[in-house]
Amino acid sequence: MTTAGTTGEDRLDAAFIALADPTRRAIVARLARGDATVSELAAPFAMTLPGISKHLKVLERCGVISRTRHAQFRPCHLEAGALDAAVGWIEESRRAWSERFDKLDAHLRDLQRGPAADQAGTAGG
Amino acid sequence: MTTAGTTGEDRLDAAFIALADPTRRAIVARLARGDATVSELAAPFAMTLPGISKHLKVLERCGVISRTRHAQFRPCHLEAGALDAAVGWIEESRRAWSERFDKLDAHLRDLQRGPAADQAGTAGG
DNA sequence: CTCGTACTTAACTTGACAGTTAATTAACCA
DNA sequence: TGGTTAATTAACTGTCAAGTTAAGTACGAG
Repeated sequence: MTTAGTTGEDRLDAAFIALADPTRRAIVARLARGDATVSELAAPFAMTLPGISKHLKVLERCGVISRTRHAQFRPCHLEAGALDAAVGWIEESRRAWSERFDKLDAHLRDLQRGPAADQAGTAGG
Repeated sequence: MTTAGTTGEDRLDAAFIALADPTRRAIVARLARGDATVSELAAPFAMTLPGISKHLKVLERCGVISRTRHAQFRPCHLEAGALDAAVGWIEESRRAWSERFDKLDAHLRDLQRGPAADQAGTAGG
């Protein structure tokens, strides 16, 4: 089913890559509590301003945050919706995963009732 | 409050990094439908076997998959629980995010009722 | 014990990214 | 007009991850 995955792959890529970095995750977590300027975001992270600026660009490019202008300040705003895709993907995988166990469970129950001419071979590929 | 985030950071890192790669995500999706051998996993991915092997190692190291031995086959098994942390983290961020808007909402309602001696100063850092 | 299959390890190339310092833009203040 | 603060861009470096080929390991079949 690789064909089904083509749509929105880039978006998922971006979302997960954005969250794969601990600094960016911390930024997102902080932003979840309220908007903040670049300097405010940089303060707790033993990192230079340009470093933070780059991370913000990554987050902005994949739609996780948006930025406006307020005098010389550039407050960052979290766009939580961008993370929906990431959660959705994982949830979908888990759904399929548990569904599989539901089937296995039913199968095992079936075997217990009447272990006829069936065999638990490898899942048919 | 960066100190609060120290615990389990590595684990989250690993989970998100694992999912940040489209090939690995495809492997996880396939594994969600049932266990598979390395060759079976490699087949649809225009990539050499060692390449897949590396990806599997990444997934294994962060607990997303586990591997057993069956003759010369090495069937891979998805451990869905490892993704819980990733989902949990995002959900937590979203919770804080929406909570913030609930507060803002209440504040605005408050202002409409009696805009007395209170002023909407900048949000406290 | 030799051969084929399934997979891993080793060694290497390539490319992207995190982080730095230095210079630049943009807005406010005097 | 010049100076300060806020933030970005530019240029560079070190590191790490992804992918390759080639060789090695482990197991079963004959």
